[in-house]
Amino acid sequence: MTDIKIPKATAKRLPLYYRYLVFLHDEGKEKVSSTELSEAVQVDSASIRRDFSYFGALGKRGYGYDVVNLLEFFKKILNQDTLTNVALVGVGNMGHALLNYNFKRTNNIRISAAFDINPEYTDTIMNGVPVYQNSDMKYQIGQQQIEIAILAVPKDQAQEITNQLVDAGIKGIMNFTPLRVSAPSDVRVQNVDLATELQTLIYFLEQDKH
Amino acid sequence: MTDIKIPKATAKRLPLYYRYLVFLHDEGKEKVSSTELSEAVQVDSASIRRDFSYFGALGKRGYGYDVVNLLEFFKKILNQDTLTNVALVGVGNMGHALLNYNFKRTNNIRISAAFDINPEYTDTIMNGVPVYQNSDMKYQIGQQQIEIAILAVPKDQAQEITNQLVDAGIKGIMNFTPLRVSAPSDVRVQNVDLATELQTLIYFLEQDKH
DNA sequence: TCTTGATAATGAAAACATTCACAAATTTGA
DNA sequence: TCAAATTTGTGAATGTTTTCATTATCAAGA
Repeated sequence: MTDIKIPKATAKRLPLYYRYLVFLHDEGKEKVSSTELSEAVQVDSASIRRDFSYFGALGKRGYGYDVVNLLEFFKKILNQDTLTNVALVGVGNMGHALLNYNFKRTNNIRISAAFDINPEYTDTIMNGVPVYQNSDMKYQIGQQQIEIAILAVPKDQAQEITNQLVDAGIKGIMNFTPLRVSAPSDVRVQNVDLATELQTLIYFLEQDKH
Repeated sequence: MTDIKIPKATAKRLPLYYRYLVFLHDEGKEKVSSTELSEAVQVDSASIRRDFSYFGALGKRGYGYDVVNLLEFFKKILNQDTLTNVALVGVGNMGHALLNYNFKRTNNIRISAAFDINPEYTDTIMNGVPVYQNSDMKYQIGQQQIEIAILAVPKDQAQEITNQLVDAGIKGIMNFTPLRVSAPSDVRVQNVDLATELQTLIYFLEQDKH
């Protein structure tokens, strides 16, 4: 596939572009300019062109980008042509919210297995997703060849569960706990730290006042 | 207060440092070195020293940083000495999860008002937080002098509600919807885009394979 | 077929962020 | 008391990302 060196900052914006392209396509739009895209996704238009340019020229000067073209292209880059199954560990409040989050619609991602220790939840189906006991983790993840897990357990279980996930063969973890879990270097951990985000927002706001 | 120019990247790490300092303090630790901190928050130790240095010399050579000192300092910088009230709009799945999220414990942040359109939820108390009708938004936010709101509504209401929030005097929005809402430049919007995060993780994972 | 306005591509510069590496200060232990 | 060990603070180097500014190309209308 694309073995060109893509800057990390660019890679993080790709899904954003993709989502808006899907929207444009649904609207029946045929072409789009970097300026227009810029307004919608709130990224500088020059950055957008630069980002796109890493993949080779996709647009036409004086015309813009062809929506369908771009969409097809991004679909491949982002593996959107195949459904990605992910696991969810912890179906408490946050986990439950994530089960209801529609990843599939625009992103072709599906939570295909959930795990919990609470017997009140386990061995049931929540939102169409089977909830297994934690002890089934290794087996299910192996069976379903899942590589990505969402970690939504209380923080005192975070490291322990992470170890189990790694042992089960998980290669990417989206970590919703406030703990920075440690994992082998070939396992990618993406932290989603809500309290920190809020705190940062408050900090910037305070700065803005001066 | 601190009118020094702090790099954005540094600012984003401050809450992280703060949280670990609280933990250390609870543990009764008196001093901490940049190396030790580095392991816990997973930030390069040189970066930590650099970050701290923007605030002036806070540590002692050959000794490390005094936990209580540092904690007091960060508490002020991050406004942790006063309770910050925030509003939550939308008490559906995600909103509900956020109501249960304990921001107060380590961050001195409290959701003090929630809003929704669903009469099933409004005029009740959820998790100790009063849920008002959207029409009460301006009044309540004004009364309680709330400056920050968490936006957790379906995406087709996102822009509309954002406008109302801005009108009510909100200055910072943590946006959980996948839509990039637009707001005046004096209103800060922080996007928490779960599908994008997951998608990015998948992308990087795919890259790692080659 | 010209001309004009729109718009992508891109080299170069600037801004921003991280990392290295070491002197200076301090602690520790003998 | 002194030498060894520790650890900060920071100049300089390096790396990354954004922004600027120019050029090349295209569509469409006269």
